[in-house]
Amino acid sequence: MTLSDSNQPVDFIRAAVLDDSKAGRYPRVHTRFPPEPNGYLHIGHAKAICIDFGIAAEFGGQCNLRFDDTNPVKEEVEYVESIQQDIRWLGFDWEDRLYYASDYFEQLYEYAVRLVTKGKAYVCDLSADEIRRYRGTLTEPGKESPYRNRTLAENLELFARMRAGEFPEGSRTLRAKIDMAAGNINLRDPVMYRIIHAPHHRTGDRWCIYPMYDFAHGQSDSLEGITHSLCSLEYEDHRPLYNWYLDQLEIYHPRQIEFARLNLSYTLLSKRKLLRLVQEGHVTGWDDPRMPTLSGLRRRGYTPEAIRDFCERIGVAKKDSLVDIALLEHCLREDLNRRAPRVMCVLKPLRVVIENYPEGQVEELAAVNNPEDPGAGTRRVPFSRVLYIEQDDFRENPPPKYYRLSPGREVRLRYAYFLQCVDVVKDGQGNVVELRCTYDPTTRGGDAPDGRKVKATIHWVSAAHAVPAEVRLYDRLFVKEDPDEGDEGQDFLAHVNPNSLEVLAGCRGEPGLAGARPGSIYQFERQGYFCVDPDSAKGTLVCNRAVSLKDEWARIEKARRAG
RNA sequence: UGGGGCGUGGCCAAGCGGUAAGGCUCGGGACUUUGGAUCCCGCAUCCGGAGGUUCGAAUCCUCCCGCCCCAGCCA
Repeated sequence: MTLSDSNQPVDFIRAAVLDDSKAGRYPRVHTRFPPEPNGYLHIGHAKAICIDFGIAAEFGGQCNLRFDDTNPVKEEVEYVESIQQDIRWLGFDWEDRLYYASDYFEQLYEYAVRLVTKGKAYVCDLSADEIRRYRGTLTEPGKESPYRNRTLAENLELFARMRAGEFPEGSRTLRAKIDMAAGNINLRDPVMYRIIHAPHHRTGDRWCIYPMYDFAHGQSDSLEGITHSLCSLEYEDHRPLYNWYLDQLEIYHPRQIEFARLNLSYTLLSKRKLLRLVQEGHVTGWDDPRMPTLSGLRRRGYTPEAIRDFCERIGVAKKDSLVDIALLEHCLREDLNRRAPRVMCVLKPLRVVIENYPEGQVEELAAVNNPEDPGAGTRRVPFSRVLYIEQDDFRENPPPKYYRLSPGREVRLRYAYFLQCVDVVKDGQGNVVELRCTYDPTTRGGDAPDGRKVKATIHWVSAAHAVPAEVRLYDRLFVKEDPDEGDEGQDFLAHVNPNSLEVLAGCRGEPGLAGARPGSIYQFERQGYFCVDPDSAKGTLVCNRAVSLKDEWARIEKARRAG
């Protein structure tokens, strides 16, 4: 087992599981990932998935996928499907252990009857509003429901009639009889079942009473033989109730352990808020590449490997934290650096005419596919008299430390020749529209026989051979590190970054990019990693920038601007 | 003023009585046909604060301060 003989520090959950194993409290390790199918999975869920599936695997155990589908009005099959797809994409496998809390409705009902029979549960006729008022406040105890002491026979009969559909929605509940004065509000006679006359995506109209999370979760864990029920901090207050049900029922008792959920800077990880971004049109959908959803990240160009690595690096603890999104970006760069094939693509083209290059001549120059991976081989890229280079790679009046192209200066065209700018062509407004240049034929491939050096190497594309493309540049979704942090009552939408998307229409890529399949990821040399978007099916190639390359020059300029 | 948690460098996070791991960020340098990658070097005399115990404390005790969660017939 990797954990016991390693000296690597382990987080408190692994330590607890290890301890339970050594002490023989649980004969094996069996966890579960229990999403409610009411939305798309995001990177915060990825953390939980990595913990649930990861720990099980490390201990040679198993992890179930169980949908917590106890609230039919919020849940949909669309979500159960997307959730499964995202978990598989992330790289985890629940094999044949796909379960639903709704699979246990009959058993749960039987458990409820058992509690009623023990005098530990009762049917309550209070309205939702009345229950709230009877519950008391954080500092004052609640008071007991007038229905708390119904007879066993009456409770049994009423509960059966609730199930039979004899009562209107919301008219009655089944409640646990615990302690209306408990400091922990979850223990003040919590609702176990409520009446909802709504069809369930799996059980149809077979039920009109549905168990609450607290009455379903622990028992589901128990039925599946879960050993460690890992969840987030907000359930800490529920653990006494989790334990209470299991103890009262006298059934197998798993151990619940809570950890802090993930918060990421400059974005949000709340299904409710993400839904608002979608519904109010701030993004194009759940899979908008700016979204922190797994489907959004996938479309953006994030890899499962990078996300898993990220989840490992952030650790597991109980401290509320706000993880720097730069770490996520770092993980992606690190993964893609060694895997993504390199290609040249000019985002903002500037036309270059090489005056001493023969008209009509085309050469095929060898380019390395991935310097980090010798096995990736080389490819041939066409070179000709008219090229496009990046507008940013030319400055008529170069500032200090700028060592790209400028009048009279020489640079290297990657994998091609040294190029010197001899003249600048402008339009009526004074904008540079074309560069007249010369090349040195003896520098083919990029090295000068006379040993002279150039300070910069820039990418280029042959105008006649280039493939047109649209490139979408993304920036952080919010301008505030913590969008939830309120300034005088404004909500998170006030902090949406209006410039989170920049569309570049006239890009030009090297010919090899033609026909690239959606989902494939390239490094556009000197710029970043780009993922072919499904929108490419509409005709022109569309690429999403997943993350930029680190950019020393941009840093210098930024520092300069800041003074 | 109730209950439950948490406080280690800019952001995460080890550490569990013996004198502050690691990663990210940031700064500096080397190298470079991506100002990429890689490689060096630097970055907490101090662990929310104050007392106390001890030869010795981030680690034990006491008090204080701060932050988060809970009053859904949501999960």
